[in-house]
Amino acid sequence: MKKSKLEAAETRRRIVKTAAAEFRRHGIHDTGLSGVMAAAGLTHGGFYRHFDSKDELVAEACAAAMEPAAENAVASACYGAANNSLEAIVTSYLCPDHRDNLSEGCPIAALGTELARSDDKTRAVATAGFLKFVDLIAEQYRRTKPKAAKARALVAASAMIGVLVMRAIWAMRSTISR
Amino acid sequence: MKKSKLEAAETRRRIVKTAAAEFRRHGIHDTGLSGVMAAAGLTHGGFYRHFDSKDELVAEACAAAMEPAAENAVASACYGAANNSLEAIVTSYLCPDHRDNLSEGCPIAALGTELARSDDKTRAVATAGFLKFVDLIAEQYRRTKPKAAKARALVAASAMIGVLVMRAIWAMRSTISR
DNA sequence: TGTACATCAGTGAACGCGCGTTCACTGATGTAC
DNA sequence: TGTACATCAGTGAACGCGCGTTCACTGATGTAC
Repeated sequence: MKKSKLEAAETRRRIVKTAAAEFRRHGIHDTGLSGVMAAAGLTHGGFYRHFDSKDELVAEACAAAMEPAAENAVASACYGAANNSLEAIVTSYLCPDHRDNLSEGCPIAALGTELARSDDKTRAVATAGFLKFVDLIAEQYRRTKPKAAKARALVAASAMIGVLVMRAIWAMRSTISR
Repeated sequence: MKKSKLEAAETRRRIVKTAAAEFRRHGIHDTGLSGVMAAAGLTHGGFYRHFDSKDELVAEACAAAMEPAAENAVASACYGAANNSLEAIVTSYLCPDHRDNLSEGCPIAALGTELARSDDKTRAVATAGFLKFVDLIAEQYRRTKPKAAKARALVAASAMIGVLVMRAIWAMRSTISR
């Protein structure tokens, strides 16, 4: 039952999207390819018509997950008033929804140390996404010199990720001040 | 070849210590019990004379790894001059040695998202260690009200962990300013 | 103190299981004439 | 435009492998008399 090229491309996209969610929800290791394929409405056998290996899927899923996360941050910055756009980004990133729904959120917060042990491609994708996020934050420090702004943004981005990782380890009810 | 109670206790301690290092080096999932036992100079069969399950070992290894990490932070605080003990903690935590040698460092930075998917016991141990670390940092804000100090310390601790996780994803050469 | 026996730390083979991956097969798609 | 055939997306069974866990066994330890 061969499918048309269009359908096949759509299937591939669906697998990546499904994987991106499953990986973030259950972790890379605890997510089997059979599970991903089933969640995408397919049987596991067809996987290798689209990908060379699980690692390849991991890298693509990571990239796919990074995009909406970045877009969300940009949207928050735009939505926030001119002089508190940084606050808007932080509020959005640390909102309870993000904590409770990691499968749709930042892949670095959801997969951090697992990504650290993934292959070069995946780590490069994750790092690129992170640096994009850092740049976006750096832009919000309008009254700071670029170099200092970037340094601060690096710390701010890392802090946000760190908070989310800790929250995932134990949902803490403490209020995080800025 | 039964061993004396003293020897058995020593063996158990050795397994936990070995596991703590192996888990941090390769991740929990990628570290098999056979590997841990072999690294501890034993065969895998004897594992269940000491532990009920791998999960139990994970929790104990996490606890065992947390202690020296906390001690190290206290030592740094004491070593630093009275008014920059916080800086001493941060410098020590973020030093290149820690980044390059995660197997001897902070288990939360080394295992973060894997701990988040571990069982209740392990997550409780990790959270307790983290909160101890937060308290230690809060004590350094000597001119700040306790509540605000704790809030700041939470962010500071999370930030340090976040930085280390990101460094692990890709060893970044950028200088992190404080 | 010496002897007989139960205990149990450690060994190494074996278990079932789920994983990533492969493969023969099906049949609609797309192409060549 | 119609026909014949190669392609290849998707199926479902099967592969080998390493994992966590179990088990029969060994023999030194520790205890009861």
